[in-house]
Amino acid sequence: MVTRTAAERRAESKAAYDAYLAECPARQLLERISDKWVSLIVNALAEGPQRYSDLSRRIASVSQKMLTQTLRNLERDGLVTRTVTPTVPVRVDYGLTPLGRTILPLMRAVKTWAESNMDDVIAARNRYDTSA
Amino acid sequence: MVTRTAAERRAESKAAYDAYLAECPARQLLERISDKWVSLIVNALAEGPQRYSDLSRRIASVSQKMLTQTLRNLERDGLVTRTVTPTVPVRVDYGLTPLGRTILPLMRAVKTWAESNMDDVIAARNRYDTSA
DNA sequence: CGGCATCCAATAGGATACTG
DNA sequence: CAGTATCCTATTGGATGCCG
Repeated sequence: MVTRTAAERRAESKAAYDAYLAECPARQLLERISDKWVSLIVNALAEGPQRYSDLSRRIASVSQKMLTQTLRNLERDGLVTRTVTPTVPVRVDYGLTPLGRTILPLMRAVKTWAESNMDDVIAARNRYDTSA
Repeated sequence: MVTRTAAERRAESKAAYDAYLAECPARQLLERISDKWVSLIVNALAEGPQRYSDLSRRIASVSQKMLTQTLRNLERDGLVTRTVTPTVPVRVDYGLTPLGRTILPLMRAVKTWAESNMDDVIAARNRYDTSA
């Protein structure tokens, strides 16, 4: 590991990944986090660790498959922790990792944006649909 | 239109939409903006209005279908303007609306997050895959 | 140039049944 | 409770051809 200045590291990281490029890993990561289930799950976990069943109830109509699948991906990507308590029946808690907490403000902003600009979007759709 | 105080309107809007609810329109809007093409297009348009062909070149490997489809949706939702100049051949420019500019910081943050945390995510994946 | 229409392959994702 | 496994349908999205 060569020592570099902050500026050097910044320049390097700037050049390293570019989501505009199709083959860039960042493109796949962008795709992964640009997902409604990711947004809802991370937002839900903002209030602290929660059990699988809590998340399931909180996020209306999420199927067991999508909830598990999304949580597994988030865990693998280092955004979410999974803690199993081997009681009977088993208890599983999910929480945000430090890395996961860095994306929380973004996910929160996106969800909030959708909720607070819904009226404007509806108005725009009405204009578009009636004019067309 | 009844006159309300800012606090009343805020409280009302707060209660009006909730993306956690499956039937809520905000859930569909969240789904719509949680899309890699939306993110990339809005980011690209941050630098000012651009032609269709510019966007196509900038966003590597986006198909004509997805680019047009996403732009149409964004236009309908009031985030993007579409300006046709009837020359031969025709010239079409896309730009962000004021509403579109309100979502730009979020889309920019998401894309930047993906690019700047790629290394951490890769490391997390390696840990997950080798331990499992 | 900037599309639209169509067809088709791939993927996402819901429903159901079963388990430690 | 918190999953896994399987099946099957619906949606996504690429490829192609045509057009003003």
